[in-house]
Amino acid sequence: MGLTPDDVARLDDIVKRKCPLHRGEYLFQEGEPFRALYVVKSGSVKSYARNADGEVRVLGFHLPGELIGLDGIEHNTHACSAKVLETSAICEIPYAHLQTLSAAIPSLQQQMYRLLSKEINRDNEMLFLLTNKNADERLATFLINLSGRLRKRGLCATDFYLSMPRHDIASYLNLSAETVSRRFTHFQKAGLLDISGKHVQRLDIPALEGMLAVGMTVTINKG
Amino acid sequence: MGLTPDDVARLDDIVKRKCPLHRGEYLFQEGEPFRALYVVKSGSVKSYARNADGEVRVLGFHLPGELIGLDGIEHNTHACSAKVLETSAICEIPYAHLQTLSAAIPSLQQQMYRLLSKEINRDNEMLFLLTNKNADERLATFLINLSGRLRKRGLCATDFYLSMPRHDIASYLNLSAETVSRRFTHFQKAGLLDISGKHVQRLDIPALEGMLAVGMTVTINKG
DNA sequence: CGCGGAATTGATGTGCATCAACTCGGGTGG
DNA sequence: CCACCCGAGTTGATGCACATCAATTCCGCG
Repeated sequence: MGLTPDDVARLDDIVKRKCPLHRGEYLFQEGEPFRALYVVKSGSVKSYARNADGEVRVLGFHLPGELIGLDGIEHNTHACSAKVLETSAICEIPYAHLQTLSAAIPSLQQQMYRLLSKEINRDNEMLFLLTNKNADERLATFLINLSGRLRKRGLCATDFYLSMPRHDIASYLNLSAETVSRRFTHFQKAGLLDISGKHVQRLDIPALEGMLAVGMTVTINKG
Repeated sequence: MGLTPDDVARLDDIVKRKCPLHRGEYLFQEGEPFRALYVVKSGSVKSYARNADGEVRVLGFHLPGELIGLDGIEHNTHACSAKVLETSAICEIPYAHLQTLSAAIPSLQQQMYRLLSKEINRDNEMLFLLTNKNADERLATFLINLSGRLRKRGLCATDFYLSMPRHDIASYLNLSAETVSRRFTHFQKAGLLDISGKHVQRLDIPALEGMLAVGMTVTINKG
């Protein structure tokens, strides 16, 4: 990414390894002062926010290699909570140090801008998924996306463990837990996967992608 | 924001004023190489993206003082299009210059991080609005938000002109144009505003805010 | 082995999309 | 200056995808 080995070493110096966190423990909670960004080294994390009524919205699931906490920069306060879903190893990157370092290393600054922009684009895609796709398409997209991220990390893309409960998947996809359950069994009957509790096996990615294929709906729509 | 007068002058040096753009003209289009960010000086702009099927989603409306184009940083390509809704004055900030300058001026870098983070938080709020609120609440939120942004710029918060067609409001709020129309007339009958075409008058902000008041629904929901 | 939350499965309800018809308004040309 | 025209907006009727409510059943854990 344009960082020299020396740059990497300097970045590495400011990163703190936290001792392993267990299911239910927090990286941070909504409203706490923002001090650091976090990177998942192993395990998985969910982030979520709640509105004035106390309703919870799962905003994302974070796998190894992914960065958490960028939303805290705006107000120096965490805008969401991050809770580990299973025993996880986490690294902490103190934000003050990162700021200093990124001012000194142009390519690190550039990388930070890119990561922030990526988060914006991810959010826009999510918005699109939740507002323009039906339950089957949302669930299929979720599975394909998860599968792809696991593969990138060298893990099996077709057989994996869902560390989050149905309720969280439902919240993330803006569906009811019942609908998620129903669509999973529907996928199973259609031979798209074998699911048993939290275990997914024999995920048929091409078939799932086929579900998302450009509908024959030729919508002409001028901007 | 921590910028010295000298810093401001240096930032000002890199900003280019574009000659006024007219309704329907583009600041940039999806897929074009990313070269600059844009600030609205007067008028209004909409940004939108379209998916593989060609469906259009309005992502935002931009009023004077607001920054456009941050989504282009990730891939050096604009991820959405920006089109002016009425004759508008726009400033262009070449990104390469901004990068150099922000590396040299720590408070500018900090400001950039904040702006990017703000965009992430705005997206998350939007996600929440579109997935957890009904048509009336979405429209009320839209009006309150618009009103507040106009007030900030010294304009009238209760009487204003909607530069975007119903169809765009509908797309932005993930409703059909018919529903937007129906809810507007509903608001009118309820005495929340007078609307005639694109003209909004006598907007009753406290009443609209009342609609959004924490529902008596005491939802206890553990994260 | 038995408890309690998670997950599944079924029955019913509803908010908004969609389809369809009509009206309004403002821009243009005669 | 007015008549026409066409897209934008409104209004009404119908349908449906998913939420919600309500039972079970499953499964992890003490």
